[in-house]
Amino acid sequence: MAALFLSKFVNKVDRKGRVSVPATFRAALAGQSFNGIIAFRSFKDAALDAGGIDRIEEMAARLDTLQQFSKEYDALASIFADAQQLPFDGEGRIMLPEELAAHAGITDSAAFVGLGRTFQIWEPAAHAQHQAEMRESAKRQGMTLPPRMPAPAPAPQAEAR
Amino acid sequence: MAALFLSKFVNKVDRKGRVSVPATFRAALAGQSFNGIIAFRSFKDAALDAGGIDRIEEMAARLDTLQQFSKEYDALASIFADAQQLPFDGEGRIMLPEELAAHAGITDSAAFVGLGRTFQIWEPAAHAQHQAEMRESAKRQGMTLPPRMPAPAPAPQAEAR
DNA sequence: GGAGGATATGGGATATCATGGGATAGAATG
DNA sequence: CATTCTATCCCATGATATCCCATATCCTCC
Repeated sequence: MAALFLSKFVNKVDRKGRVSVPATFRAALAGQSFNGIIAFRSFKDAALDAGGIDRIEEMAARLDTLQQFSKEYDALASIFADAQQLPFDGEGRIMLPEELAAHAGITDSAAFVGLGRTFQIWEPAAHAQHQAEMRESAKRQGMTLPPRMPAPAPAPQAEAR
Repeated sequence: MAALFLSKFVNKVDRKGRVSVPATFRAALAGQSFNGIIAFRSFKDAALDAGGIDRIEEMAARLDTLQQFSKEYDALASIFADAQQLPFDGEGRIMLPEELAAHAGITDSAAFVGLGRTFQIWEPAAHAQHQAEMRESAKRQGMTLPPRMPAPAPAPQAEAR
């Protein structure tokens, strides 16, 4: 069962570069084969995209279905190069690599933002602004979500005889 | 369980031609029948393709599924001719053969680039450029990732009789 | 409002990792 | 057989990641 990340938490980054991962996120990741998180520089946002090892394992499984040496294979494989495996210490903290902190503009605190199956890590002020922008955009464009299950098949037409 | 390689590390190559393989890559290769890496000259990039012995053995098994004497067979088989078995020393280093270093343009440092099931070894500046080109290409083509699961199939239309 | 438990924060000691050098054994060459 | 070259093995060091422990803060319950 895939992890589920909700809510937003802001935690301090200490002078050693350590930051606590929120307890509920750690609980959501319990039982995975790697005790920690996987984080990437977001392609779209000045933030980090993060999740559990299960997503990486699932991407590796997808690699196995592609022709090795194809363009598709290389494109998916390159994602692994950008992924960083950050183990939890005994207190549930991670060491935030300098290059990830720099990408997100994180200095002394970090916002952990649950996005359902994954989460993001932001500099808190940058996230507040992003959130305001997202809300504005949702108001303009509306919002949809695919249905939970397919609609039932239409009943067969009764024929006149 | 197949090895998994993530992230990118840049390590020094010393005057004896030794370079440390990153500790996480060595950990990923632990337990394999050969204590070291297999590396061969990439035929697409100015880099080395590398992995563990298990990966090479599994590629050999896939070779068996190809038509012998076909072009595909010959291309893959040639990889085995080019592959070099590089054992770890006591400190987790390999000796980088001059011809492999030359192919990748590696002189005094090497970038180990995790690609999931395998990894590549690059000259660091060449890799930075390659990465920029990959990013550019992904932007042009509007890179997406397939959804994690297929949308439910539409229910079949009941036929009038 | 206070107590207790859970979580986050902070500091120090230790182990690991990457780097560097030298000795030795084995291979190659004359 | 001797010499040279080089791969392998062994050891040391500095930086830093990891581990361990203590304390502060926050939240919940009585």
